[in-house]
Amino acid sequence: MKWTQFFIPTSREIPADAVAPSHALMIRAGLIKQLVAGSYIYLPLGYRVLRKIEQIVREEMNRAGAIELFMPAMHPIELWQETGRVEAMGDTLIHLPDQDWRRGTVLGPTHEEIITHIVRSYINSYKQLPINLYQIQTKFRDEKRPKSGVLRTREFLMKDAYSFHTNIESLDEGYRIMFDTYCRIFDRCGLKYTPIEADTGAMGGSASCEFMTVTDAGEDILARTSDGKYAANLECAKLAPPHDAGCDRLDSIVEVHTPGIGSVESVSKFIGCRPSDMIKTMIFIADGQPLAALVRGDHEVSETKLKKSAGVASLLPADPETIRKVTGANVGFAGPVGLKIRMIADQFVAVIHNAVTGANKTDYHIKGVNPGRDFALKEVADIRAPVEGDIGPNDQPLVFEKCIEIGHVFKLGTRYSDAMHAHFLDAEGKSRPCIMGCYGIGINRIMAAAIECHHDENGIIWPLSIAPYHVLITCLDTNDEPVVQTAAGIHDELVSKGIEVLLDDRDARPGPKFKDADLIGIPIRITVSKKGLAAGTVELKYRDSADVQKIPAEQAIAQTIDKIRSEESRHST
RNA sequence: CGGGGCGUAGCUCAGUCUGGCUAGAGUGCCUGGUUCGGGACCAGGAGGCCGGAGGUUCGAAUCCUCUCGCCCCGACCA
Repeated sequence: MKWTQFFIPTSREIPADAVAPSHALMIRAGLIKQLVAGSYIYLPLGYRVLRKIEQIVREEMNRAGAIELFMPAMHPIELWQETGRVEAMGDTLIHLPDQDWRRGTVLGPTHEEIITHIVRSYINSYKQLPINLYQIQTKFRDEKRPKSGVLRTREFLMKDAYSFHTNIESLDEGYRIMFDTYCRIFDRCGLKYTPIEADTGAMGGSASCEFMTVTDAGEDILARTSDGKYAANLECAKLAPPHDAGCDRLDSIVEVHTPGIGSVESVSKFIGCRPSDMIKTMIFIADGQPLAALVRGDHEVSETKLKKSAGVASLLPADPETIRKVTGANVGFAGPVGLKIRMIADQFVAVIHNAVTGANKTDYHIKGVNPGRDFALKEVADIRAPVEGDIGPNDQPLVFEKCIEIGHVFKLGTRYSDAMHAHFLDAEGKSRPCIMGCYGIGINRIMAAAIECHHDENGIIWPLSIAPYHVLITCLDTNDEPVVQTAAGIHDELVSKGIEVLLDDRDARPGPKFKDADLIGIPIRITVSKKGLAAGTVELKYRDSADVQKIPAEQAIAQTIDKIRSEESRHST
């Protein structure tokens, strides 16, 4: 492909609105253009990358025995009502609000309902299972705040796969295969990634693993131990149980007048204790019932962990009115002593001695509170949000890293097959719900994540596997016939070997051509110039290295082919 | 959805506080010339409903009201 006949609108200006490096580079390299907040145009060069990624995903999914199909983006809302997810998705679900048929139509943010509908229509025997169906489709989610370019958008490409099984063992096997497949996909895309334990969230299900790429542009935080043995999403990262330091003397309870002093900070200052000597009592509404969560004064409740420990689907902070009703005191004076509602204590609360807590009486706190003695420790769990330096489950300190989710595998169980009656007959003729797994990959995010991982101050450094072209021939003296001939010859020779080549035939000075070459990041560059040809050589340079080889054209061609073939063979087994 | 910021040439931005000449610069683009290995130089040129609507005023990019859009922080998020 000749540059002059293609469309690569590069820019030297750094876009004012782009904060993430990948965002700025994608715009400058002419890969994308924003249409509105959260929707991007993929320009020709960017679209080539997207298709490369899709193709890798396809090959690996097919290799794993998954079967591709294609589902609509517009869904009848009835299917979503069957699983109760119109409410669960809330504002994220985009409804078409207009007339007639559109009133009952939503834009698909994911496709569990549709795939389950398909399976219940056709699958009725255990002999047809297991099966794994996938598609690559545009998803629509009304993200409240799109950001960081293509990393978080309202409209995005996703590969979503759904597996159906007759039993747990089969699900485990399918899940494991998908896990391995995801590793292969991300490896092939040249991504650095970390699989981490994740919460199952609104998807429901028993096990879930997120694949994260570490980048400052990310919006998730992973917590891992420095030995690399444990990594989890911050919202559900587990903590080692604390050891009980013991206590010489258990005080008895004393009431303290704390007029208008409700926050942990102000109370600790007023009373003269450390925040860690306090027990914070947070009141929630969990599945409609009040629930008290106890954490140490210097800790925060992890709503994700609390939800899981409590075994509830919905969890909301209680309103002041409810708090008054439940505790008998204004907000800021709740405490566990004498509280009648369900209480879950964090494991760190269980080992506090002589604590300070709210008195359940406005403007009063009590000190000398001892868990177990002054209130029952019926439910003790790990419900607090970790902070950096906390000790993880393998007794190693946790470190945090910002990251972006590029893939997610779930064991769903029977949530959808139950709700939508996707049943099969087993060997005994008994009707049972399919056991499901689901597996997603963000195609656009892979593209952005790859740039986040691979760039320098001059531009993108594409991994060969997803580069828009393998080779860029920079033809410097476009008015010199031998130079033009040589460049064209190299181009044709490589193309005839199935290699994707971009030929920069623009009549421009060398500076801008080299700058553009670095910016768009084609992995292999061959420079043809009058000066070089006079010495019988062209230049071969890899984007990820500063070395330049001056060698005869034939040798450059041979070496280029070698390089590409050896890269390809790394993943061909 | 709360808080903050910004909308002026394709892009990056001055000008707005303190209203007043033909609305500017750099870059990009077009013409011609000199150049030609890491974003050259000279000369000429095209390009704007100053986001939109209403208002104040003799006069509005500039002041007021409303509105739309975009970015950032937070909340939210398979």
